[in-house]
Amino acid sequence: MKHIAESTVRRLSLYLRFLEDYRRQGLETISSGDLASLGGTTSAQVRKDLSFFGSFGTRGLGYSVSALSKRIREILGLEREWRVIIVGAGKIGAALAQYEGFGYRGFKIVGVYDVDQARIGQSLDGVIVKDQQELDGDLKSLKADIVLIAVPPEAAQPLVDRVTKAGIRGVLNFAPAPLHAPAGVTLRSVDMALELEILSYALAAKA
Amino acid sequence: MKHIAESTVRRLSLYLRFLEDYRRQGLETISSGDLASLGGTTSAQVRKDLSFFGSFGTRGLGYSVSALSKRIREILGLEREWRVIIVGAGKIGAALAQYEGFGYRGFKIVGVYDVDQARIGQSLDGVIVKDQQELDGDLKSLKADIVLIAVPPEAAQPLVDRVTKAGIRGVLNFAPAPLHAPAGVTLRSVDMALELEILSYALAAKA
DNA sequence: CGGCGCTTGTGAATGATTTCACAAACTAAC
DNA sequence: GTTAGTTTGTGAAATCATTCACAAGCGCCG
Repeated sequence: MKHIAESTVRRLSLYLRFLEDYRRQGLETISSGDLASLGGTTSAQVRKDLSFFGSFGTRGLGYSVSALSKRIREILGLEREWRVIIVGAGKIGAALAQYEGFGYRGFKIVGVYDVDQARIGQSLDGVIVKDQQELDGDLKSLKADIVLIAVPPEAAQPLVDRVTKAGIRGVLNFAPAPLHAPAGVTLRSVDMALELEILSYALAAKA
Repeated sequence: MKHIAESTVRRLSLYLRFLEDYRRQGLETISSGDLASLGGTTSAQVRKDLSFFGSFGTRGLGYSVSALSKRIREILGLEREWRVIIVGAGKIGAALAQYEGFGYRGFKIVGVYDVDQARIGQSLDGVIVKDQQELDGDLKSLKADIVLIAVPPEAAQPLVDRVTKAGIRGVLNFAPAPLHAPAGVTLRSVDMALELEILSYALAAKA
């Protein structure tokens, strides 16, 4: 498969949400123009995005909501369950553990870890916070696929090294630190302060 | 000013962090190559990014850490204080209110709002959660610049309409909903489930 | 003060992504 | 069955972003 741009994957994810809205409304077909206006893009963009993976539409009619949903889920790897471990049970870790948005798309939180004795033993939405010393063993025994990093920035890189050594190939980082992972590991970062700074730039540039 | 790509602004933000690290270490100059290796890019990229805003370096030597920090802060609009209001005091809103990463870059949380009586009156890191009915008045009296949206997805778009009507020009949305804002308003979204789905795609594509 | 070594700043080249534009294919209506 | 009206799928064109490559500038050393 040719390399697919991240922007394309991001839009596919969005399209999937619109498709689910449409399904909830009982609609059976959707056109590229509909998807485009919901997502703030153009119909050509939608068709080009989909064309990387095949032809799923019917000319003159549009796309079958259910068939396209299924196909996008397959493409994004959402047909299977992903087992997720959260490291760091502070404010952000706790918020992530209790975030409803994950579960319903097949991301299952199988463990939450911290080094702080005060937090260990607490229950976060049904999952008990465990001692981080147990992390290495649990990564394997719990068959974790993905690790969410919600520890202080200085602890983030050592943690990446540790979990990738244990075989983890997907990491989503919430610590405001630039991290590096070995080849073969996908590491993404969500940096809230950075987003706010980009917003600041936009506001400052307007004024 | 010519239009600057978001990717450039994002990198400038990152450079600023590295510059602050360098300053903490007492180093006075930094080269584009140093900035590049810290940020996982190339020295040409760094120089090109900076060149959009002028020439700040010294050939043969590099950039003055303090001068470049100052200049990037100016560019990003971080020299001034931004007054931020958080709407939604659930898990994510509370985590945002207590996030240390915001304050130290000039983002000041001046209010947190919710509709739930059980949450109103609670203190989050020194800020009392107020009734969302007071939001419209407070947006003006508190001189808010930016609103962070941490409400359920279905409440997000009405909230955008409401705060932009009250004169807010910058919105950072954490609800998993695609939002639209009128021209002149900058709206950015951080969507954690979407990030996980992009990660899922990367993992699924490898297998 | 002259030459060496290093690093910037920037046009030009390349590469990536988006938009355009239109033939082909289908539905629906009569 | 024919026609009118849609909408897809996709090469080609245009735009946008990154990388290359090198002249020019500066510090440092002798």
